[in-house]
Amino acid sequence: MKKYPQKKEKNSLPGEEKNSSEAAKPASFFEVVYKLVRKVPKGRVTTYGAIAEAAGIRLSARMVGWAMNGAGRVRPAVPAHRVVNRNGMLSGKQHFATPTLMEELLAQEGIIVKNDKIENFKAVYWEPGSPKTKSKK
DNA sequence: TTGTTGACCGAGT
DNA sequence: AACTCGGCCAACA
Repeated sequence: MKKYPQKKEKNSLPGEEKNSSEAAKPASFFEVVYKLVRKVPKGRVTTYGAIAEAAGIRLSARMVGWAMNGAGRVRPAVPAHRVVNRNGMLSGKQHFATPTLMEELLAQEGIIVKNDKIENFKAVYWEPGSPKTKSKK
């Protein structure tokens, strides 16, 4: 008998919750994070903090990382390789299928990675919710 | 059940 | 300048 998890937990990470009828309000920032990351244009990168802030959880940027943990199993696939830390370092590359996958993916998009760090990080940095003409800050 | 860790960020020392 | 600590939420032991 399983006495461990008593929660309704089926698979550890969300993103595949049951869609009874409609996602009224999952309230899971995981989905919000996925959506935001998916919005990242090709050849562009963003940071966990930026996503967290866009998701409304600036203080919980760490959770964004956890959310990315399930990004590999969520459909459509989330370009987690476009998400780096504040230093522009590929901190999560170790969590990919292969530690070099992230670099290669970025390289394919024209992003130059040097020593696990993105060159011209500021140039390729993309801010979620900014592509629009909305400049309110 | 409690306690620790975590793909982070920011401030303080 | 480098290191330490706090904070948020969730999953794991």
